[in-house]
Amino acid sequence: MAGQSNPKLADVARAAGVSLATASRALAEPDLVRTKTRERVREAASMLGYVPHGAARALASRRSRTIGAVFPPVDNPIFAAATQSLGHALAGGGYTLLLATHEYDPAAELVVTRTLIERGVDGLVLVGLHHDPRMFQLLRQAGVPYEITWSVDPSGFHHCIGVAHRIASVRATQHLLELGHREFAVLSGHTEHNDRTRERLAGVREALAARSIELRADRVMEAGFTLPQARAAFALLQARAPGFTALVCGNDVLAIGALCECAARGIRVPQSLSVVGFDDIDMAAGASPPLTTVHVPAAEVGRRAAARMLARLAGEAVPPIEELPAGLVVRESTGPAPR
Amino acid sequence: MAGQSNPKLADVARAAGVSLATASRALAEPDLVRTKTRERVREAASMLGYVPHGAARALASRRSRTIGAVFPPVDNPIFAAATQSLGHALAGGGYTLLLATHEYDPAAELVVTRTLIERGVDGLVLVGLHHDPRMFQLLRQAGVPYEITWSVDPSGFHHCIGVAHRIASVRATQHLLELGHREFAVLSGHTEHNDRTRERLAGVREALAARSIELRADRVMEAGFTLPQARAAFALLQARAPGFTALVCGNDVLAIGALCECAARGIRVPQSLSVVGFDDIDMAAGASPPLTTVHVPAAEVGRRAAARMLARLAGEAVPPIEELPAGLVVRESTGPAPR
DNA sequence: TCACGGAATGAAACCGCTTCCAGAGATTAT
DNA sequence: ATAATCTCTGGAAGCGGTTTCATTCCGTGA
Repeated sequence: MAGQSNPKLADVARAAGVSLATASRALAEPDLVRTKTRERVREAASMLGYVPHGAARALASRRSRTIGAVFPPVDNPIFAAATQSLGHALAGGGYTLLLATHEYDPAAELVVTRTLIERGVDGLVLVGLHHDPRMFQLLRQAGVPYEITWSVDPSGFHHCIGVAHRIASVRATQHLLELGHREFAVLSGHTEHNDRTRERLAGVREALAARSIELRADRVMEAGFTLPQARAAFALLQARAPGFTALVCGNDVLAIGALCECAARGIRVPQSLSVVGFDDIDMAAGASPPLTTVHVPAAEVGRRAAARMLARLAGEAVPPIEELPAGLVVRESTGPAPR
Repeated sequence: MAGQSNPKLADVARAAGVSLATASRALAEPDLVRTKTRERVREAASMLGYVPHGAARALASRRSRTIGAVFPPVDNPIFAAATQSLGHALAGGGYTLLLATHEYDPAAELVVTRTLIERGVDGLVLVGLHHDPRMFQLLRQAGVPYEITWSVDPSGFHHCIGVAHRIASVRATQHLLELGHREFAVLSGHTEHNDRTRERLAGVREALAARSIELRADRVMEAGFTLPQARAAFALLQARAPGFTALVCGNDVLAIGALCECAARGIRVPQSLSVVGFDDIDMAAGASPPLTTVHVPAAEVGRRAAARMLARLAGEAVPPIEELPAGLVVRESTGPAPR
């Protein structure tokens, strides 16, 4: 619609009185060109309002300066924080973030990942270890480097930056045990396609088993990561198997949902029920009562993932696995077991 | 690293025994090719594990099937929700989201926008009406269609999808007036580069002015959109100009921060102080007490922005401005003025 | 002053795909 | 059976850069 097309590098070269090759070098690799020439080219470029053509550049140079991220819904605060820091850090390194999300569905994940690869991403940031097997086949075939976030693969087969979910979960459960609790319930995220959720649940079981405490099957409830779903699931738990004094939640959204439902039902926290969350999202400290939870450095995960990817793309050696600390933050939603 | 390079379309064409042109058409415009030929090409493609080369395709076709979004930090729940729905809806239309963020800094915004344009986005989604003037110049020169979200430009000069911040803010303030409040304070977001914030503040002033009520300068406080900053700002407000019975907040994060600080200081809400927020983020309903706020359909804004952009790219006519309803949701953080 | 070597530059070959244009085949009308 | 009309297909020209390779410059040391 807008008159003549945009100026191309050839136009800049002509205006500067140099060849196409020199113009390209002046802009991309300034050291290869004499100072005076470089200046002339730059001036011509800004004069003409030249904007490099990314696709052409990507085609010729075989790199797009673009990193793909395949995330679960980014409206989950924990992923929102990571997305934010990831994108920011990437931008600092001259890369742009191509974002794709899926609703915890491996098939959908495969599709969007494929799309990202078609778009020519130079690297990929994934979440967790649970993926369709064809994902890894695709990644290998495409030769795209990737970083797995949140989880850490002990085998060291994948590059990972994450936390030890199970250990942190054990720790949180122990905290409750130390407070004298014996009747536990778990409000877990869906475990089917989510290794973090599984590990967290396994951590609870592990800590309880160490004290020979049983976790009744009807005291474990799975729910989606939204407040309404969490509230409904907690209500069901109460209806189905009341009597627990400690509730371990798969993440803070679930925990806050439970807290809301407690407030609505007049269940006093922590006097009648202790609740622990996982993630330490912003709202956890402001919840009522302030939530005891496991702090997961989400923004830091995003930043580190970006840094690791940039380093790898720059040819630097990066340790395959990096584990960030995830410590328990005791606030006011946990207290001694009643009676 | 991985052996020979990936198969290209020419390989597929050869394997299928057709020309490059036919192979291209078979994959991109199936109708132009005889059924049998199409099948052969498709088979050859999947046989070879062919993955189209996005940059080459973009270069040749002059479209990248990529949409850029320039957002404030997406860890703000309201933008997280919009980012999520935007990306999801775009993916449904075969487009991928290139995400860039800035810290409410017009200069930074200009830079990332330029980068996005270089990457060849087919369209751009922006937030709000306040931008560096060079932004629009850049957009026009590049000929990239864009949608402005959240705000609506009454002049109809830009394509917009948003809500009427000022009117909603007036409504929220009237609610407080109807409850008998006369002593107001405002906890606003930074107004310098943010038209939504300004409009919301203006709405409060407008509603008060209509009743000849003054909003004291020392009762207006600006803060960043994080819980800690909100708490600190509220504390300052209390120290500097106590005595207000109604607090209007620029958004829910600020409001929840204020609520937290109230809880910490033993200020009873709504008995001693009424608080209203803006946005109706997930946590608003679960806050303590549940927050009275203005519901802004963030996810819907993202979805509609995607739909509008896709329609425009498909050549369909789209009304330049679209305003979504933003109604007041009365919960429990507001009550009659004390005494 | 002249040969020599590194630095700067230019010509041209791609990168992988889309699309215009024309020709070949198939189909229908006469 | 033949001409006229479509439908498919193939050849080839780009799209806008990067990069290899050869060439031209220029400053030096003898």
